[in-house]
Amino acid sequence: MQQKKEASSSSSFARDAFAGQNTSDRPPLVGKEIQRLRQEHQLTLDELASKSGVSKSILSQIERDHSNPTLSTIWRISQALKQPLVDMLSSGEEKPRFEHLKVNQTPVVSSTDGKFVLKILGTLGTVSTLQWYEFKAEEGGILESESHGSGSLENLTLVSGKLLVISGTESRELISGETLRFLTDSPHRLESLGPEPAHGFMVNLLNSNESF
Amino acid sequence: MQQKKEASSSSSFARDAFAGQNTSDRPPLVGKEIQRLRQEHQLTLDELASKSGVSKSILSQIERDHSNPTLSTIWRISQALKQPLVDMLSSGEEKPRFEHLKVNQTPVVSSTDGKFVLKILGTLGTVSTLQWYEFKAEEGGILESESHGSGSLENLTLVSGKLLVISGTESRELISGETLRFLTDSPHRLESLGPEPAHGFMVNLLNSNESF
DNA sequence: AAATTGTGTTCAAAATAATGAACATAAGTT
DNA sequence: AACTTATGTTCATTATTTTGAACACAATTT
Repeated sequence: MQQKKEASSSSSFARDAFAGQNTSDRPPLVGKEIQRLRQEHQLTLDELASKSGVSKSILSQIERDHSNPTLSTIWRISQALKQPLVDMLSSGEEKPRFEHLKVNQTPVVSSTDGKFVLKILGTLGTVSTLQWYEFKAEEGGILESESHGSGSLENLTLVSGKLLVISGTESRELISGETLRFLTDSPHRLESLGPEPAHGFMVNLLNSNESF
Repeated sequence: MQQKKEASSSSSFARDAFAGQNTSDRPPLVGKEIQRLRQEHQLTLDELASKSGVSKSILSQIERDHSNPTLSTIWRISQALKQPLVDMLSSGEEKPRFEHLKVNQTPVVSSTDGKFVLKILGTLGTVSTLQWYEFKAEEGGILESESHGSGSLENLTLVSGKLLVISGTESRELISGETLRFLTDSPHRLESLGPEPAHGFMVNLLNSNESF
């Protein structure tokens, strides 16, 4: 999908660039916010330009939402204004109270034989310091994992079924209702022992420097 | 006329584009994170391209941090991956540090009428920055909670049953398999709508600066 | 093995973001 | 008023992103 070239590029961005998107959902318009911050700091375009290394002309356009800035440009501006980049981008966005993930929107990972199914429910910290899952596994279903790195911890609660957990050289058998937490700084493996399907939850902490 | 093609200046972006900036602080490199999310969703570059409207070739380059994406590009990608734009960008920034992990004794809390049962599966952080639970509630079971403080997020996944969630003045109805993330900076309430018992899993982040 | 399919990477061309200089406008000075 | 000064906008040009097609490679199928 291609945007039509405008005779003059003057005002193409703000109105047309995202035509075809939901009007309610558009990329954040940072212009207002940047202008507000600049004025709050009592800076002129020239001053902000030299502080940030971004040219005055593009600053002017960005403030009026006539340009679609590059990541590095926004970042340099945010640095000059001592504003966390993230705050700058979220300022325009109204933040919803709820985020509702329908069934089919939950990312799912399954073992090759399809017997072990892992639903990724959420993550915290984009470096993946925390993730949580729901899993279901028929008898014989196996989930093999590599090491999650030193200091990683897995917290597993079994709701129903029977599960064999092997981490490093040790192993444990879990029955319904039990919780196990173990280090995952080495390859590990979960196996549903059946006969009824194993079902449970898992919270993984990556690189936490924690111990039991 | 472009004399500097990507082939000849193969690594121009990653090294040179931000030369002159603090070496310790550079714009977030979103490549790794985007790739992680794409693979988590089990999408190929082609699929993500058509979902997001961003060409496959630029996706490939962005994932390898060979391009400096435009705000609208990052935004379209974040939409397709159902990932809050802000989270995607904060990957380079400082990650939350967790401190002490307390012994887990799986205490159980129930509502006065005993219809809503909450099992505390784990807690992390001295100030209780993270807690996770399993809950079961018969029809009519209600859990009322005070505000958990500003910036608090509740992540609730319903395994079975029907659940009404009210936070502040808004409410949502969840059916089995769905996940809801919501702010808990004001009093909120969960109610099992039945007829079958509600069963699910909850992860609470206190004072996280995450937003949607 | 050959052909096909699936996936990611590179290429030339097109679109557009970024730059520096010129321009416009307003406010203050002489 | 005429002259500066300060600030933001527009212009022509350059630098980069983005695109679609072609390519390379691996895995699967015939």
